Amino acid sequence: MWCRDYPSFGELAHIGKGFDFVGQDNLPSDAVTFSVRRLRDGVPGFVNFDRGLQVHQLPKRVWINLDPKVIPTPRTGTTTKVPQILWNYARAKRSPWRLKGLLDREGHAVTSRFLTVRPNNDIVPLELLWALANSPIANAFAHSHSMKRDNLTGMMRSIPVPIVWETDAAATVQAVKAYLSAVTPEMEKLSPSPDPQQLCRLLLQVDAEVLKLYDLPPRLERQLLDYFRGHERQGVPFFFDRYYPADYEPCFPLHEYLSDAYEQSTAGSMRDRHESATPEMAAAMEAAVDAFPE
DNA sequence: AGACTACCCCGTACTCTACT
DNA sequence: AGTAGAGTACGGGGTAGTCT
Repeated sequence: MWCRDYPSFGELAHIGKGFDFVGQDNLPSDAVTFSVRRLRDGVPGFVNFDRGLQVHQLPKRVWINLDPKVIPTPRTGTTTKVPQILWNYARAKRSPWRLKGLLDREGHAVTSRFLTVRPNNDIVPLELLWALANSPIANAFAHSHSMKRDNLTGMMRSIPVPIVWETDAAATVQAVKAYLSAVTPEMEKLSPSPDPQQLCRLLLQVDAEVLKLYDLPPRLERQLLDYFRGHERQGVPFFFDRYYPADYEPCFPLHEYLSDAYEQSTAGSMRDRHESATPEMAAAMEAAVDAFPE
């Protein structure tokens, strides 16, 4: 309800389904659909959304034959060299964490196991799309609007996106870059594996920046994040199953909860701050109460 | 403790129909 | 004619429960 006047994901980016190969019964006997080896006239692409794939990774790359005899229904899947986000078509889990958005800068051809998400213009950074595609809002929306096994195109297009993304996207993009560079060190084999806790914190920072753009009332944001309590996040190299500790009651926005100020304070000093609220904070709290009169 | 079984979850392949 | 969405089938893998 709060986001009903927000733009939809379909307005921000072009979303479509990948291609289908022709059925085996109609496949010419000498035809090759795809191969792990390089194909003459083939293009690089992805066939399956590999199980256990993490959101900073890409599926196994293969060579795909785009011949119309082999691919009768190209949809958006045969377009290559256009940067895109790839969503899983089949849900990742039955839990609220059901989406995985992959960042494909090269623009591979993909089958109908994927949904393609391509920016409508040059203004929208791919990192912002990635953050929105993996956000708690997108996951919660998809989960609450479809209990089906698949993430259907129409439903995904209707996911609300924030209005103010143009001006404030920089912080989100920065947070995404920080997470991606930490989780995929350049000299992967030589570097020590990244600290899971640090990675978790960096991804939470991405969530926090995205939620800042959505600008939900604190109580509503808390309600949203509590939706994921007890459900293991998918596609990340660390264990994460809740945003706030079970006994944590205050409704502070995630970015504030994560802030260094909070980090350094004890639960007690937080309580003190809460009681001796600044005029600004008091006004913010009143606004939140107004938004939820009940 | 180990073997076995049934069941469920999930991903993939393929097909069909309604709609534009 | 092409696309979106739904339906069916099937198999891999994990796991809880039971049996030996």
